[in-house]
Amino acid sequence: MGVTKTEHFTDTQNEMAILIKALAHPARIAIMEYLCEVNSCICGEIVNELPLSQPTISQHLKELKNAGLIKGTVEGTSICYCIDEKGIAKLQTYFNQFATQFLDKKQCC
Amino acid sequence: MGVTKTEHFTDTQNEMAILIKALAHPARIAIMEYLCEVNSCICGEIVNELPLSQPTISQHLKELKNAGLIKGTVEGTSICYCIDEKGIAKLQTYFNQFATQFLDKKQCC
DNA sequence: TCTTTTTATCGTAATATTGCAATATAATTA
DNA sequence: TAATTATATTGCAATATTACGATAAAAAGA
Repeated sequence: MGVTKTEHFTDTQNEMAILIKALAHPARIAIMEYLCEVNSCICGEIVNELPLSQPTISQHLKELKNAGLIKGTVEGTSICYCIDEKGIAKLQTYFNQFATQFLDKKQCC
Repeated sequence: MGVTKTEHFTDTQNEMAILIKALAHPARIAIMEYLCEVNSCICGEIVNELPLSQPTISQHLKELKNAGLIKGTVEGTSICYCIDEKGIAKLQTYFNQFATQFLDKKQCC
């Protein structure tokens, strides 16, 4: 066992799970908040900013990129990472819809 | 290693990571959506609804409850689970604030 | 009390995640 | 071309997650 049974859930549920899982780590939350905070697109400065090694940061960046939460543009020897609007929009929309639907129906508890 | 270095991040970042991680699985997303969909608070019906065993569902419910995303009320031999408004509100607020802050600052990519 | 029903917990196997040292790669500069 | 700089990848150890059979616990009814 130990493997998620994705085949039993809807495409949307699996897609949201992948997107949400990409943010389910404080380092990746910190990276996203840092990218949001700095106006310009800082690249390897994330390694200086966070208390994790360069390979670890690189791995977290890869996961965020795969999930569609950030974008990376090559600029010489360095890479310019920034937030991908679409990923954030998906999360925002999902939770807003969820909250709206929840508040519409009076729950019993 | 294999252990998250929580001590290096802010309390808010760690708290959001715990909350987000609780939703980072399609089964738990499906449980939340089911609880949101059914108007009344269904309990062990979740086991019939989802294609996972009773112990597995029970474990997922425990994680959602620990994270503050659902509440459970004992009703005789069964338990009535329903969505905890506060958890959902935290997620909604976080992503709305993030999106707002992001859109305010024109990013470079 | 003895069943029955419902949910939780234990134990365990399979797999995934986290983190980093070492190393590779790729673009720039001397 | 060689050295430098920036980032990615590999390999691995430690830990966490997922899933479920077996079993326990707790309340209700016979």
